[in-house]
Amino acid sequence: MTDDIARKLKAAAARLFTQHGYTATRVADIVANAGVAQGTFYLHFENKPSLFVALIDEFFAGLIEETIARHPAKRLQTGEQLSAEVEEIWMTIIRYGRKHDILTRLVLREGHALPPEQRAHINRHFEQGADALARYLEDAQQLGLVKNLPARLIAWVLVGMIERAMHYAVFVAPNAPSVSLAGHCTEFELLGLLEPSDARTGGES
Amino acid sequence: MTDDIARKLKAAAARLFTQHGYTATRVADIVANAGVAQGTFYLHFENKPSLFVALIDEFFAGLIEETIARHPAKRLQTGEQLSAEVEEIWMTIIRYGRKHDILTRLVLREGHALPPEQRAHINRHFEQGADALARYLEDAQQLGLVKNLPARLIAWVLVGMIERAMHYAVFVAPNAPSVSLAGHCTEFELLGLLEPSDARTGGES
Amino acid sequence: MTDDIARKLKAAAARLFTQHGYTATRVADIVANAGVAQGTFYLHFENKPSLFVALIDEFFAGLIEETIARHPAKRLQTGEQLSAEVEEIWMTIIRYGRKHDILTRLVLREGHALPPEQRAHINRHFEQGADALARYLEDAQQLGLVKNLPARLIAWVLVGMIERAMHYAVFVAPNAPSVSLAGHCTEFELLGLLEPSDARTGGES
Amino acid sequence: MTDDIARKLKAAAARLFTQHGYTATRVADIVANAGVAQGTFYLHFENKPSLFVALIDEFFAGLIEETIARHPAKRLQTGEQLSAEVEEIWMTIIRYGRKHDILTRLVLREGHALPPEQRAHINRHFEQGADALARYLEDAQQLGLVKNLPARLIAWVLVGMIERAMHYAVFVAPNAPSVSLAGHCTEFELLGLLEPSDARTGGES
DNA sequence: GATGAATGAGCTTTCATTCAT
DNA sequence: AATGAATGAAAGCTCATTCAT
Repeated sequence: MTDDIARKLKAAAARLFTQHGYTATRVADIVANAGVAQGTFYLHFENKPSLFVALIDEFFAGLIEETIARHPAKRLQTGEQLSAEVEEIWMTIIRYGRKHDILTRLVLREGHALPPEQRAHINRHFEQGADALARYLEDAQQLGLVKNLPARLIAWVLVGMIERAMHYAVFVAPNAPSVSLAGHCTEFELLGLLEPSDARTGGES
Repeated sequence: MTDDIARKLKAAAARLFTQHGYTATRVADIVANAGVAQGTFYLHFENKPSLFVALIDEFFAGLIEETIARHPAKRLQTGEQLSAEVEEIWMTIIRYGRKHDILTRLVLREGHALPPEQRAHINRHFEQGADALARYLEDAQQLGLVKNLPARLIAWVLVGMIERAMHYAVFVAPNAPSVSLAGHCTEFELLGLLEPSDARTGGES
Repeated sequence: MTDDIARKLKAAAARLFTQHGYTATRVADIVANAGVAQGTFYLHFENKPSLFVALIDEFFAGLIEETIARHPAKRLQTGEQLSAEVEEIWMTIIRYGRKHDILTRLVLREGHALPPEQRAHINRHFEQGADALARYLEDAQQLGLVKNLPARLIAWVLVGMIERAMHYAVFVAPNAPSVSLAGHCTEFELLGLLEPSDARTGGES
Repeated sequence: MTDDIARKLKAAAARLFTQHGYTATRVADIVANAGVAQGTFYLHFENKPSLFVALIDEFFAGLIEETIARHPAKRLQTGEQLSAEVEEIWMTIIRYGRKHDILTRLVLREGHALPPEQRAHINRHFEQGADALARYLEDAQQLGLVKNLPARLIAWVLVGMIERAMHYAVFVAPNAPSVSLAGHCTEFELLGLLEPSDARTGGES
């Protein structure tokens, strides 16, 4: 029962934050949408920002669990294995975003509309994501699978790619097949944009 | 005189928004920092969000002008020319971000802390940026310089790369040489991450 | 069992009211301190103010019983008897205050922090005290033991003396011997402050 | 104009605090009574308790100024002079209370219905009053005019007398002539209650 | 009798905006 | 144009009280 109320509050909040923005959403709106009394809110969450933080944490926990946590690079031996894994990760990300579209919109769009304290909390998630990506890259670099570009820079750039790729997959082209989106992202990430010309040995056929 | 006040207000606002966030910054703080009276604010800006929008517009106008506006792909003939141009664009972006670091932080971090109406305005800037990039890509594709990946997807992904690359260049590693950052971004963008090996038959089928 | 809970609630409330003030003490604090559930409170007291009133009533009942109720002036015949009795009353008051220091603090300091209705209830206690004192004085006046000052005025002034003497004895100088405090108060009350000099006809030598 | 508003707010607050109690009086009531907007309140006072404190301070400042500050005991030589001065002080106190009846009621009845922080502030006023009285007594004792009773105890008891004498003069018997009230209080304070009889050997040894 | 989750009215304070000077 | 005192709507949070179990 109790957990049920917390869930209803979170669902209502996610919807409203996404629709009208974090600031414009009043606690009164959330509880009205969840069908409970104003005071009940404070039985389940310390205050408004902490509910937001709970939502964000949920999103990142799920995303991390389904992606990077499952793919330690160590075992990879060939570029093909890497390619396959990267594509699988892209797939997972896109599907996760589409499955949790409201939370996704929340993280991508509302993440910054918070009091500084809570914002710092969210930034930590992004930093952890960047860290994980950097470690993944360094592993792959040591295996000779990936170029020696500075790992942290690339990690942050990848974070940006992921943010906007999710944005595209979820909101701009919600009907494009995940497989093809993941394929394109993978190709871009691993091989770049340049058309392989005669100057480049063979490239992809 | 009038312009001077508007400038002072904008400078103060940019500083304060960046430091404490858009919501936490009161008009009273802005005018105090600018050294004018409360009422004077409304002689120069319609209201608080519109000052924010003015700052954002300024940032994008400058960025667009210094980058894409100057680089119509049409004239390019070879991949090498494209590479040179892309690198130059990366350089410009990084330098622009570093030169206008406060506005950059503002756009990257505060862009969403606005009432829906003004937020839509900002999103339009991003969409315009994505459009411009998409057109640029399509031009390059028609010239056979760039692979036939879906231009809008790639454009959005590039937007994400740029956002986070600026973030990295301005805040994470503000002292890294622009040249090398631009070089790395260019290499990643055009050639991808995969180490070109003899085994390289394709990152993606 | 029931009485036990009521007692625990009263003890906890007295402690908390004294420490943090009536308004700042929440029913939640009281029940937590008493080790019972929130709802249990309302099985024993009608509401928060009525618990306060119960505490106050207890204090006054005890005080009245131990002092004035035992000392009808009628039987007195001489000034010496009166002096002895007055001193005994002062002793009793001081000891009572020191024995029930928490309740004393409560009455002296928190008595007014109540909704008007309950406050009136408390004022009635003070008025009854003043009435009892006035009657006592009038009796003593009729016996020719006490000057013909207006009894009600003096009664109120004595109430004030008692309040602050308790305050002094309990909080300002909790270790001063009751006997000497009672003696000083008695001397002041009966003989006043003025040093009996030759200028006074017949004073005490 | 500004001062005028502060004055109106203070007057309204004193009236309402006195009538309905500090806690029960909302800022909304105060501003409504003063005829200004809600926000205006916070232009003139930091918050609700600080307005209360301002009222209290005003009361004590005026009272101190008109009484003790004007009567250094040093110059007194005889008991008669002391009697005259004490009576004059009682007169002043009674008149002050009657002139500022609302503030008087406020101090006597609402002084404790405050958050602990502000309450401490008020207690300091009482302590200062007791200190001043104690010094006055000690001076008079050194001149041999007053008995050697412990000065601090007597000072506190006098504080109590004053509180209740004001209470009596202002609320219980507002029409009794000040002169006679002051006379009675003086006689009580200086000579005590005991009828000076031939039997008078002393209330206390 | 006892519980404690749920209630919802209530209140202080903030702050963008206005307008008489 | 510039001022800044005044405005008043808005919202987060508290807490005494209730009631189904």
